[in-house]
Amino acid sequence: MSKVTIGKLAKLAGVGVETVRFYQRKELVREPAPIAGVRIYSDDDVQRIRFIKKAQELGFSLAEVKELLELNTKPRITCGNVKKKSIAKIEEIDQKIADLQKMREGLAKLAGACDESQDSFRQFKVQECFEIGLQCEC
Amino acid sequence: MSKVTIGKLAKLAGVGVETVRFYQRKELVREPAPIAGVRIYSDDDVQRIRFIKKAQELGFSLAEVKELLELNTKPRITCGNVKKKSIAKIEEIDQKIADLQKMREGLAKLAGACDESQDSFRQFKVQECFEIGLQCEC
DNA sequence: GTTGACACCGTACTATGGTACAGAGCATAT
DNA sequence: ATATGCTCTGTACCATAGTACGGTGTCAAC
Repeated sequence: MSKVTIGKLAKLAGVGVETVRFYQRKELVREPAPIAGVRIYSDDDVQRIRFIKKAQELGFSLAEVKELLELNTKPRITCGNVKKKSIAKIEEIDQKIADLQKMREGLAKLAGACDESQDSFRQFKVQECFEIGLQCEC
Repeated sequence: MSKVTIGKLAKLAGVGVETVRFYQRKELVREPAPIAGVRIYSDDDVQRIRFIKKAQELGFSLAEVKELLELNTKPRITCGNVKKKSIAKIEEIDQKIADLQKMREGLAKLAGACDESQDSFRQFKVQECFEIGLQCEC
Protein backbone atom coordinates (compact mmCIF):
# COMPACT_ATOMS: atom_id res chain seq x y z
CA MET A 1 0.00 0.00 0.00
CA SER A 2 2.17 2.83 -1.32
CA LYS A 3 1.84 6.26 0.27
CA VAL A 4 2.31 9.01 -2.30
CA THR A 5 1.79 12.73 -2.81
CA ILE A 6 -0.46 14.20 -5.45
CA GLY A 7 2.18 14.33 -8.20
CA LYS A 8 2.96 10.65 -7.96
CA LEU A 9 -0.72 9.80 -7.60
CA ALA A 10 -1.50 11.65 -10.81
CA LYS A 11 1.35 9.96 -12.65
CA LEU A 12 0.33 6.49 -11.45
CA ALA A 13 -3.26 7.09 -12.48
CA GLY A 14 -2.26 8.57 -15.84
CA VAL A 15 -3.75 12.03 -15.36
CA GLY A 16 -2.50 15.53 -14.52
CA VAL A 17 -2.26 16.96 -11.00
CA GLU A 18 -4.84 19.55 -11.97
CA THR A 19 -7.22 16.80 -13.01
CA VAL A 20 -6.94 15.16 -9.59
CA ARG A 21 -7.73 18.47 -7.91
CA PHE A 22 -10.62 18.95 -10.31
CA TYR A 23 -12.02 15.53 -9.33
CA GLN A 24 -11.63 16.50 -5.69
CA ARG A 25 -13.61 19.68 -6.20
CA LYS A 26 -16.29 17.50 -7.84
CA GLU A 27 -16.09 15.12 -4.88
CA LEU A 28 -15.15 12.15 -7.01
CA VAL A 29 -11.85 11.68 -5.22
CA ARG A 30 -11.29 12.15 -1.48
CA GLU A 31 -9.06 14.88 -0.13
CA PRO A 32 -7.06 13.39 2.76
CA ALA A 33 -6.30 15.60 5.74
CA PRO A 34 -2.92 17.27 5.11
CA ILE A 35 -0.02 16.05 7.27
CA ALA A 36 2.44 18.91 7.73
CA GLY A 37 0.69 20.69 4.88
CA VAL A 38 0.86 17.80 2.42
CA ARG A 39 -1.83 15.28 1.51
CA ILE A 40 -0.87 11.61 1.26
CA TYR A 41 -2.64 9.20 -1.06
CA SER A 42 -2.82 5.41 -1.35
CA ASP A 43 -3.28 2.73 -4.03
CA ASP A 44 -7.01 2.94 -3.57
CA ASP A 45 -6.93 6.50 -4.82
CA VAL A 46 -4.95 5.47 -7.88
CA GLN A 47 -7.47 2.73 -8.62
CA ARG A 48 -10.35 5.10 -8.14
CA ILE A 49 -9.01 7.61 -10.64
CA ARG A 50 -8.30 4.86 -13.15
CA PHE A 51 -11.85 3.70 -12.72
CA ILE A 52 -13.13 7.20 -13.40
CA LYS A 53 -11.13 7.41 -16.63
CA LYS A 54 -12.25 3.96 -17.78
CA ALA A 55 -15.88 4.67 -17.09
CA GLN A 56 -15.61 7.94 -18.98
CA GLU A 57 -14.19 6.21 -22.03
CA LEU A 58 -17.20 3.95 -21.89
CA GLY A 59 -19.53 6.89 -22.24
CA PHE A 60 -20.39 7.70 -18.63
CA SER A 61 -20.35 11.36 -17.58
CA LEU A 62 -18.61 12.37 -14.36
CA ALA A 63 -22.02 12.70 -12.74
CA GLU A 64 -22.81 9.12 -13.68
CA VAL A 65 -19.39 7.92 -12.55
CA LYS A 66 -20.03 9.60 -9.23
CA GLU A 67 -23.29 7.71 -8.90
CA LEU A 68 -21.51 4.47 -9.66
CA LEU A 69 -18.86 5.17 -7.06
CA GLU A 70 -21.41 6.20 -4.48
CA LEU A 71 -23.15 2.86 -4.78
CA ASN A 72 -20.25 1.68 -2.74
CA THR A 73 -19.22 4.59 -0.57
CA LYS A 74 -22.36 6.34 0.57
CA PRO A 75 -22.78 5.38 4.22
CA ARG A 76 -26.54 5.94 4.52
CA ILE A 77 -27.54 3.93 1.49
CA THR A 78 -29.58 0.78 2.13
CA CYS A 79 -29.02 -2.72 0.86
CA GLY A 80 -32.16 -2.78 -1.27
CA ASN A 81 -31.30 0.58 -2.73
CA VAL A 82 -27.84 -0.58 -3.72
CA LYS A 83 -29.31 -3.65 -5.33
CA LYS A 84 -31.87 -1.69 -7.30
CA LYS A 85 -29.34 0.80 -8.55
CA SER A 86 -26.78 -1.86 -9.39
CA ILE A 87 -29.29 -3.70 -11.50
CA ALA A 88 -30.28 -0.51 -13.32
CA LYS A 89 -26.63 0.15 -14.10
CA ILE A 90 -26.18 -3.43 -15.30
CA GLU A 91 -29.05 -2.94 -17.73
CA GLU A 92 -27.46 0.25 -19.02
CA ILE A 93 -24.20 -1.59 -19.51
CA ASP A 94 -25.90 -4.46 -21.33
CA GLN A 95 -27.45 -1.96 -23.72
CA LYS A 96 -24.06 -0.41 -24.40
CA ILE A 97 -22.54 -3.82 -25.05
CA ALA A 98 -25.34 -4.70 -27.46
CA ASP A 99 -24.90 -1.43 -29.34
CA LEU A 100 -21.16 -1.90 -29.53
CA GLN A 101 -21.69 -5.39 -30.91
CA LYS A 102 -23.99 -4.04 -33.62
CA MET A 103 -21.37 -1.49 -34.52
CA ARG A 104 -18.68 -4.11 -34.54
CA GLU A 105 -20.73 -6.27 -36.89
CA GLY A 106 -21.16 -3.42 -39.34
CA LEU A 107 -17.47 -2.63 -39.35
CA ALA A 108 -16.62 -6.31 -39.82
CA LYS A 109 -18.89 -6.43 -42.87
CA LEU A 110 -17.28 -3.29 -44.23
CA ALA A 111 -13.81 -4.77 -43.76
CA GLY A 112 -15.03 -8.00 -45.34
CA ALA A 113 -16.36 -6.24 -48.44
CA CYS A 114 -12.86 -4.85 -48.96
CA ASP A 115 -11.59 -8.39 -49.52
CA GLU A 116 -14.01 -9.10 -52.33
CA SER A 117 -13.93 -7.84 -55.93
CA GLN A 118 -13.85 -4.14 -56.74
CA ASP A 119 -17.33 -4.73 -58.03
CA SER A 120 -18.76 -6.10 -54.81
CA PHE A 121 -16.91 -3.39 -52.94
CA ARG A 122 -18.57 -0.76 -55.10
CA GLN A 123 -21.98 -2.30 -54.68
CA PHE A 124 -21.65 -2.27 -50.92
CA LYS A 125 -24.62 -0.41 -49.48
CA VAL A 126 -25.64 1.27 -46.28
CA GLN A 127 -28.41 -1.05 -45.29
CA GLU A 128 -26.21 -4.11 -45.33
CA CYS A 129 -23.48 -2.27 -43.52
CA PHE A 130 -25.13 -0.64 -40.53
CA GLU A 131 -28.79 -0.61 -39.75
CA ILE A 132 -27.92 2.30 -37.49
CA GLY A 133 -26.79 4.62 -40.21
CA LEU A 134 -23.42 4.52 -41.92
CA GLN A 135 -23.58 5.37 -45.59
CA CYS A 136 -21.38 3.66 -48.10
CA GLU A 137 -20.41 4.69 -51.58
CA CYS A 138 -17.12 2.86 -51.82
CA MET B 1 -38.19 7.37 -48.26
CA SER B 2 -39.83 10.27 -46.43
CA LYS B 3 -38.88 13.80 -47.43
CA VAL B 4 -38.87 16.10 -44.44
CA THR B 5 -37.74 19.55 -43.34
CA ILE B 6 -35.27 20.13 -40.55
CA GLY B 7 -37.85 20.26 -37.74
CA LYS B 8 -39.26 16.85 -38.59
CA LEU B 9 -35.78 15.46 -39.18
CA ALA B 10 -34.71 16.57 -35.71
CA LYS B 11 -37.84 15.11 -34.13
CA LEU B 12 -37.41 11.77 -35.92
CA ALA B 13 -33.78 11.59 -34.86
CA GLY B 14 -34.54 12.64 -31.31
CA VAL B 15 -32.47 15.82 -31.24
CA GLY B 16 -33.09 19.57 -31.45
CA VAL B 17 -33.05 21.58 -34.67
CA GLU B 18 -30.04 23.49 -33.36
CA THR B 19 -28.20 20.25 -32.84
CA VAL B 20 -28.72 19.26 -36.47
CA ARG B 21 -27.36 22.63 -37.60
CA PHE B 22 -24.44 22.20 -35.23
CA TYR B 23 -23.65 18.81 -36.79
CA GLN B 24 -23.85 20.42 -40.21
CA ARG B 25 -21.33 23.07 -39.23
CA LYS B 26 -19.09 20.22 -38.02
CA GLU B 27 -19.68 18.44 -41.34
CA LEU B 28 -21.14 15.38 -39.69
CA VAL B 29 -24.46 15.79 -41.48
CA ARG B 30 -24.93 16.96 -45.06
CA GLU B 31 -26.63 20.23 -45.89
CA PRO B 32 -28.85 19.60 -48.93
CA ALA B 33 -29.22 22.40 -51.48
CA PRO B 34 -32.27 24.48 -50.51
CA ILE B 35 -35.36 24.18 -52.74
CA ALA B 36 -37.30 27.44 -52.59
CA GLY B 37 -35.24 28.41 -49.56
CA VAL B 38 -35.91 25.18 -47.64
CA ARG B 39 -33.70 22.11 -47.25
CA ILE B 40 -35.27 18.67 -47.60
CA TYR B 41 -33.94 15.64 -45.76
CA SER B 42 -34.43 11.89 -46.12
CA ASP B 43 -34.47 8.77 -43.93
CA ASP B 44 -30.74 8.42 -44.45
CA ASP B 45 -30.19 11.67 -42.61
CA VAL B 46 -32.35 10.50 -39.71
CA GLN B 47 -30.34 7.28 -39.51
CA ARG B 48 -27.09 9.16 -39.64
CA ILE B 49 -28.00 11.42 -36.73
CA ARG B 50 -29.20 8.45 -34.71
CA PHE B 51 -25.89 6.77 -35.39
CA ILE B 52 -24.03 9.85 -34.19
CA LYS B 53 -25.98 9.87 -30.92
CA LYS B 54 -25.49 6.14 -30.38
CA ALA B 55 -21.76 6.33 -31.02
CA GLN B 56 -21.49 9.24 -28.62
CA GLU B 57 -23.24 7.31 -25.87
CA LEU B 58 -20.67 4.60 -26.42
CA GLY B 59 -17.84 7.00 -25.65
CA PHE B 60 -16.83 8.22 -29.10
CA SER B 61 -16.21 11.94 -29.52
CA LEU B 62 -17.74 13.76 -32.48
CA ALA B 63 -14.31 13.75 -34.13
CA GLU B 64 -14.17 9.97 -33.79
CA VAL B 65 -17.72 9.60 -35.03
CA LYS B 66 -16.79 11.68 -38.05
CA GLU B 67 -13.90 9.32 -38.75
CA LEU B 68 -16.23 6.34 -38.48
CA LEU B 69 -18.70 7.92 -40.87
CA GLU B 70 -15.99 8.90 -43.31
CA LEU B 71 -14.87 5.30 -43.60
CA ASN B 72 -17.92 5.00 -45.74
CA THR B 73 -18.40 8.34 -47.39
CA LYS B 74 -14.99 9.70 -48.29
CA PRO B 75 -14.71 9.29 -52.07
CA ARG B 76 -10.91 9.20 -52.32
CA ILE B 77 -10.31 6.57 -49.68
CA THR B 78 -8.86 3.26 -50.89
CA CYS B 79 -10.08 -0.23 -50.18
CA GLY B 80 -6.98 -1.19 -48.16
CA ASN B 81 -7.23 1.97 -46.16
CA VAL B 82 -10.85 1.32 -45.30
CA LYS B 83 -9.98 -2.20 -44.24
CA LYS B 84 -7.11 -1.08 -42.04
CA LYS B 85 -9.16 1.59 -40.32
CA SER B 86 -12.17 -0.66 -39.88
CA ILE B 87 -10.03 -3.24 -38.16
CA ALA B 88 -8.50 -0.63 -35.87
CA LYS B 89 -11.98 0.55 -34.90
CA ILE B 90 -13.07 -3.04 -34.29
CA GLU B 91 -10.19 -3.49 -31.86
CA GLU B 92 -11.18 -0.31 -30.03
CA ILE B 93 -14.73 -1.60 -29.79
CA ASP B 94 -13.57 -4.98 -28.48
CA GLN B 95 -11.64 -3.21 -25.74
CA LYS B 96 -14.70 -1.21 -24.76
CA ILE B 97 -16.81 -4.36 -24.66
CA ALA B 98 -14.24 -6.10 -22.45
CA ASP B 99 -14.13 -3.13 -20.05
CA LEU B 100 -17.90 -2.97 -19.88
CA GLN B 101 -18.02 -6.67 -19.11
CA LYS B 102 -15.57 -6.21 -16.24
CA MET B 103 -17.70 -3.41 -14.90
CA ARG B 104 -20.84 -5.49 -15.28
CA GLU B 105 -19.26 -8.32 -13.33
CA GLY B 106 -18.36 -6.02 -10.45
CA LEU B 107 -21.87 -4.61 -10.27
CA ALA B 108 -23.36 -8.11 -10.41
CA LYS B 109 -21.21 -9.11 -7.43
CA LEU B 110 -22.29 -6.01 -5.57
CA ALA B 111 -25.96 -6.74 -6.27
CA GLY B 112 -25.36 -10.37 -5.24
CA ALA B 113 -23.86 -9.39 -1.91
CA CYS B 114 -27.07 -7.52 -1.13
CA ASP B 115 -28.97 -10.81 -1.20
CA GLU B 116 -26.80 -12.42 1.43
CA SER B 117 -26.79 -11.75 5.17
CA GLN B 118 -26.27 -8.27 6.59
CA ASP B 119 -23.00 -9.66 7.77
CA SER B 120 -21.69 -10.72 4.38
CA PHE B 121 -22.99 -7.45 3.00
CA ARG B 122 -21.00 -5.57 5.58
CA GLN B 123 -17.90 -7.57 4.89
CA PHE B 124 -18.09 -6.89 1.22
CA LYS B 125 -14.82 -5.35 0.09
CA VAL B 126 -13.40 -3.39 -2.81
CA GLN B 127 -11.14 -6.06 -4.16
CA GLU B 128 -13.94 -8.56 -4.61
CA CYS B 129 -16.18 -5.93 -6.10
CA PHE B 130 -14.17 -4.16 -8.78
CA GLU B 131 -10.59 -4.71 -9.58
CA ILE B 132 -10.82 -1.42 -11.40
CA GLY B 133 -11.51 0.68 -8.37
CA LEU B 134 -14.86 0.89 -6.65
CA GLN B 135 -14.63 1.08 -2.90
CA CYS B 136 -17.15 -0.61 -0.72
CA GLU B 137 -18.01 -0.03 2.89
CA CYS B 138 -21.55 -1.33 2.83
C1' DG C 1 21.85 29.85 2.15
C1' DT C 2 20.01 29.64 -2.19
C1' DT C 3 18.18 26.86 -5.99
C1' DG C 4 14.94 23.28 -7.54
C1' DA C 5 11.19 20.39 -7.12
C1' DC C 6 7.40 19.67 -5.31
C1' DA C 7 3.18 20.89 -2.48
C1' DC C 8 -0.69 24.26 -1.57
C1' DC C 9 -4.65 27.61 -2.89
C1' DG C 10 -7.29 30.30 -5.95
C1' DT C 11 -8.63 32.13 -10.26
C1' DA C 12 -8.82 32.20 -15.16
C1' DC C 13 -8.69 30.28 -19.53
C1' DT C 14 -9.75 26.45 -23.04
C1' DA C 15 -12.18 22.85 -25.90
C1' DT C 16 -16.15 20.15 -26.84
C1' DG C 17 -20.87 19.74 -27.56
C1' DG C 18 -24.51 21.81 -27.66
C1' DT C 19 -28.63 25.54 -26.77
C1' DA C 20 -30.81 29.95 -27.27
C1' DC C 21 -31.88 33.95 -29.32
C1' DA C 22 -32.58 37.87 -32.90
C1' DG C 23 -34.13 39.24 -37.15
C1' DA C 24 -35.95 38.11 -41.59
C1' DG C 25 -38.74 35.43 -44.98
C1' DC C 26 -42.36 32.31 -46.72
C1' DA C 27 -46.94 29.63 -46.35
C1' DT C 28 -51.21 28.36 -44.99
C1' DA C 29 -55.17 28.63 -41.91
C1' DT C 30 -58.61 31.94 -39.99
C1' DA D 1 -54.60 40.41 -44.60
C1' DT D 2 -52.71 38.95 -40.68
C1' DA D 3 -51.41 35.72 -37.25
C1' DT D 4 -49.07 31.25 -36.45
C1' DG D 5 -45.66 28.23 -37.50
C1' DC D 6 -42.22 26.96 -39.67
C1' DT D 7 -37.79 27.99 -42.38
C1' DC D 8 -33.31 30.65 -42.93
C1' DT D 9 -28.63 33.00 -41.24
C1' DG D 10 -25.87 34.56 -37.71
C1' DT D 11 -24.18 35.40 -33.17
C1' DA D 12 -24.10 34.67 -28.34
C1' DC D 13 -24.48 32.02 -24.47
C1' DC D 14 -24.16 27.59 -21.65
C1' DA D 15 -22.45 23.13 -19.17
C1' DT D 16 -18.99 19.71 -18.82
C1' DA D 17 -14.38 18.45 -18.29
C1' DG D 18 -10.44 19.77 -17.89
C1' DT D 19 -5.76 22.85 -18.22
C1' DA D 20 -2.85 26.67 -17.03
C1' DC D 21 -1.02 30.00 -14.05
C1' DG D 22 0.25 33.17 -10.34
C1' DG D 23 1.71 33.52 -5.79
C1' DT D 24 3.01 31.15 -1.54
C1' DG D 25 5.32 27.61 1.41
C1' DT D 26 8.45 23.74 2.59
C1' DC D 27 11.95 20.61 2.28
C1' DA D 28 16.34 18.63 0.43
C1' DA D 29 20.45 18.88 -2.20
C1' DC D 30 24.34 21.42 -3.56
